[in-house]
Amino acid sequence: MGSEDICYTGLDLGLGCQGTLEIPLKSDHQRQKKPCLKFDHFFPLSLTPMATRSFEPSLKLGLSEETYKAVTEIDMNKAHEESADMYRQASPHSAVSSFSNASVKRERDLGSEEVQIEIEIERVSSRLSDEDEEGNARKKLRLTKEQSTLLEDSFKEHSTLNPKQKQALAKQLNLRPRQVEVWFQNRRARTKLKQTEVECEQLKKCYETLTDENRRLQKELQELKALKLSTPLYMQLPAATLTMCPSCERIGGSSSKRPFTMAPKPHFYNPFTHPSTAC
DNA sequence: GCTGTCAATACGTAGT
DNA sequence: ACTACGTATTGACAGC
Repeated sequence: MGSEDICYTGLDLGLGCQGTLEIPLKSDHQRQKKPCLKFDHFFPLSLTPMATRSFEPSLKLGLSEETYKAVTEIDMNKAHEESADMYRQASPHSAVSSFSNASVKRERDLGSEEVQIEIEIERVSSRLSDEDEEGNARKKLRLTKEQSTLLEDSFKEHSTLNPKQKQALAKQLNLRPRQVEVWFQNRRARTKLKQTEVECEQLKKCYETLTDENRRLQKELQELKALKLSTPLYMQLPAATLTMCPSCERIGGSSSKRPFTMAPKPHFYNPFTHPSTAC
């Protein structure tokens, strides 16, 4: 949807944008969050009750994917080793490579290096055991910083993936192809949402500007009408014929035979093609 | 693939 | 310092 399509508003004296441009940008449930659980521990898998809705049918799907099987078999064995590797590879500024930067800060606060390694190990382990052998206790994983970075880089290159690319990326990231696919879906959706928010803001500004301008023009019209009524005809020419349209800054011709002409001919105003005046 | 939604997780902050 | 609460982010899913 191009902005020109959205914001075509003929600016004339009849302009009356009565609608509101307000759109719901966040779903309701997000505003009505119930109090979340405390997570002062990092082992919620063992403490959190099984998720209710989302995980029922999907778990078997996840388990049926051969990639995941392979990864699980291999990685359950090397989980500890791998997480230790990740930790070793990390730079001093990203000592804990998973979760967000904020959680890195949080973990720094938590204390010793040993504790942080434990946390990382536990994370990798719990990530790999997100689905148990019955496939019914999956905890939401958090991608590591490296995984997120790679996904982001990949998204910059192409926002959709063909099956080959998906497989390759999944392998590279040590994730299931389905996870990569879902990540891209979410990423596209959220990029679009952000763009919509930006456009919405522009439209709101545009609407406000046009409303102001309309108000001004209405006022000017009233003044001119009043002037016309109260002034003898012979006094109306030629001075009163010179007036400027504020939207286009064209002068209604003083040579025109019609007094109070705002512009030589009607013209339409598109705020996206004339952003400097209205928006 | 897109959209709407749920739910886990993380963080900030006010109150104690 | 600890806790409770509100809110933002994000992985995952269902339905289309």
